[in-house]
Amino acid sequence: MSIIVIVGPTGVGKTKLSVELAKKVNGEIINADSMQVYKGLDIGTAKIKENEKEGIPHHLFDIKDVEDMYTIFDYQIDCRNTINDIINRGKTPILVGGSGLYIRAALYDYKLDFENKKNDYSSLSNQELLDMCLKIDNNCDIHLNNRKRLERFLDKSLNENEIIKDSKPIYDFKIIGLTTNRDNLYNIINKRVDKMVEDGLLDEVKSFYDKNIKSKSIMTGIGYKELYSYFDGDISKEEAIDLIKKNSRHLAKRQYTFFNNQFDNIKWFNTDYDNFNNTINEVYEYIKR
RNA sequence: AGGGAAUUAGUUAAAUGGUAUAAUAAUGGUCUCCAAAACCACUGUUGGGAGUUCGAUUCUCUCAUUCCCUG
Repeated sequence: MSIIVIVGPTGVGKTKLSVELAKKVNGEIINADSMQVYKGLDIGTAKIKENEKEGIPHHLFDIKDVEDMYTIFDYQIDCRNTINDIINRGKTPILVGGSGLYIRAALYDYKLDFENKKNDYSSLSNQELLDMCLKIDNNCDIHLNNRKRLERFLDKSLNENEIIKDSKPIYDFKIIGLTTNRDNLYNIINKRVDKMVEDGLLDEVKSFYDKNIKSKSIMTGIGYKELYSYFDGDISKEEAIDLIKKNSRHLAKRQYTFFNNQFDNIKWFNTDYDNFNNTINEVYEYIKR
């Protein structure tokens, strides 16, 4: 059986589906979430709990400390190694997560560099950077304000890498999108944040805050950066919680955009929350074919 | 019940007798290593009715709703 990929917005129920599916297809689960690779980011990332794994092997969870840097480059290597290993053992890899670019980098022929010469662009304006980009590639369509992308583009060209727009998959895979209507999803997200707070999200974040950890993962992770602002005294607890909800909703929206536009072969399934078995069976029927 | 105030976008606010403005939310999009990131685009509003006026969101009346005070 080919690789199974489960995508969908945050909160929709991918984790649950993945375990049930793994049981049916003799599968092993590979994390495809940029935040769940970190140890200790448990409640805020809605990471699967030990007792929910039901004996299914789970890979690429908790492989890094929060202080560590982990990028799509690392993920591409780790994920491909894991996929190959699982296949060699005659089992089915199931990629599950909401980080679309990570999934694409692993499954398509993205060429990433080990070492990128980092230039210092701080003395240059955005316009100057854009001009340089246009000199390299007249069709460069990066927006003037998107400084990060402009710098990235220049770094890449310094490494004399061809800039590839058309990517081809290097694996056989079936990609399943789990979805529900927008109102319902937002409802779920809002409630889930409240639940995280009940379950001790503040303690989880406080333990990092008290150690004065301000790594990339903490400062970009939704649920973490907002509570840091609260502990700093910049905003109230309620404001922080509302922000977490809002940022989660924004994330969900961007995830849809990415999936819809970067994967052309997703089979979408509407989640049946009243009877989740229906959803499981529907998906199973689809991947059996 | 009497008196007063208020009513502008989903929300919070601004303004003017002459094209109704922001913030935020919502929505759509870009995407080859900060991606839970970064960036872009964009819809929508003067409570209902009547009057004055060339023209009313603004002034007047009325109805509705909300809030405050008195009882």
